[in-house]
Amino acid sequence: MGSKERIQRLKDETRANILDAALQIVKEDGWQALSMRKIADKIEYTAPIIYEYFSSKEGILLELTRQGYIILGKEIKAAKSKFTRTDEQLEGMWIAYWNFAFQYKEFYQLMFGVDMICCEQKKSMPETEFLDKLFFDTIKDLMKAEHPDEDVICRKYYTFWSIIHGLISINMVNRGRNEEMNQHILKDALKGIIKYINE
Amino acid sequence: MGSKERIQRLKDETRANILDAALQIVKEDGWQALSMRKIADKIEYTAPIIYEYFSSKEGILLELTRQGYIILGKEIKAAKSKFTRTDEQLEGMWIAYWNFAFQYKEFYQLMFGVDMICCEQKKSMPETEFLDKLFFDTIKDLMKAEHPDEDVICRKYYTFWSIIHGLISINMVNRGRNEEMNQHILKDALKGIIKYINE
DNA sequence: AAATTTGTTTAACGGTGTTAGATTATTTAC
DNA sequence: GTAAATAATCTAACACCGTTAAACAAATTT
Repeated sequence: MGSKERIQRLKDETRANILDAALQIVKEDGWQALSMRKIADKIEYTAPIIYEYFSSKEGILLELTRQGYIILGKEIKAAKSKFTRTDEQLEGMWIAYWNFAFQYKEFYQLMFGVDMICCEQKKSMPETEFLDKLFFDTIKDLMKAEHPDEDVICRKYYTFWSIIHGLISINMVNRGRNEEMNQHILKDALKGIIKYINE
Repeated sequence: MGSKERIQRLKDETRANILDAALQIVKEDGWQALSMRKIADKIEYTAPIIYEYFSSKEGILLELTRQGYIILGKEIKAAKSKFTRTDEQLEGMWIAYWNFAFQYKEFYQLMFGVDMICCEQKKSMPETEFLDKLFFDTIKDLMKAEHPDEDVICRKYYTFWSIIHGLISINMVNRGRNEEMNQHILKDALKGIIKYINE
């Protein structure tokens, strides 16, 4: 009897509901407010049920991290495809990264916050590699004239990322400070760095 | 009778012991392992005693943050005094900032981690202003030729800080990755930015 | 020596993540 | 259709957390 599939669908739905509930709680009251019992309340179950779907709270965070990387990957890929010139592509990609950080603030905090899950598990996530590759390839393209070492590209990428991430995280604690100035700094930094890459 | 002072001294000592114990626990097992009961254990008291010295756990964190700013302020002031040329001063100061982040990792995480205490209380700490002023003045000095706006200096400072902080926090999660490369990136970024400030 | 203040602890509240065992509902086998 | 087996779900509990109130012990003041 094909009800096996129907049951599986229900299970999948509950799993998705858990993740949605978690995200909703975080959006309302921040990461520190997230608890298993609150999730359970929201999906109208009791807490232990969640352990049928995730091995621990960290498991939920890890899955949300994965979802975050998928969204971010899509956004950046889309941003890249909007341009033909490589330097414009790179700039667009970083602006997309920036926008993601504020549009999906909770995701960004989870993915790149200092406090969160250790990186061993994150490193083994294919979704992060996709993102890395996207940037890596674009920078490589931009520098193809000088046939750069992999190390050099890696370093440029690292530098880029640090700058943007630094800008974002400083803006996230002083949030809403001065939106105009932030955009100014971002564009400024990007122009400077892209120039610096090409020299 | 002058035993009033002796008693006050004992109280001060216990207060300091609480802070030391907290820091020791964090150094051993990280911020997430810090609890009031563990602190109490370490100073051989029971937990409620701590509330005679600090109004809450957050009060302890806030005081440690203050201590961190004092240390950082000293280090950066010392670094500046090692040079006469302004550009060398600025570079030295940021390198000192970098070194602080890794030498006093726990402090840095507390002071600049995304998750931590909200910034309203931090902003009202005079120790942070001292630090800001130190950098601000140096950048101003470095740009004095072109009589820059306060806004411009602020923006440069912001940009600087973001870059260094970004480098640090990315290195802190991927810790021990490639010490040599990190130093390379740091020096590279510094040179680039200082040049960018002067143009 | 009695009364008062100070220091310290015990016990508790409501919260957290997590697990074991009991209970209910559903599916399978006869 | 009823009995056995399986799956789904809940209750209760453990050990921890930050924090507070009340009880107790120690020192100080009167």
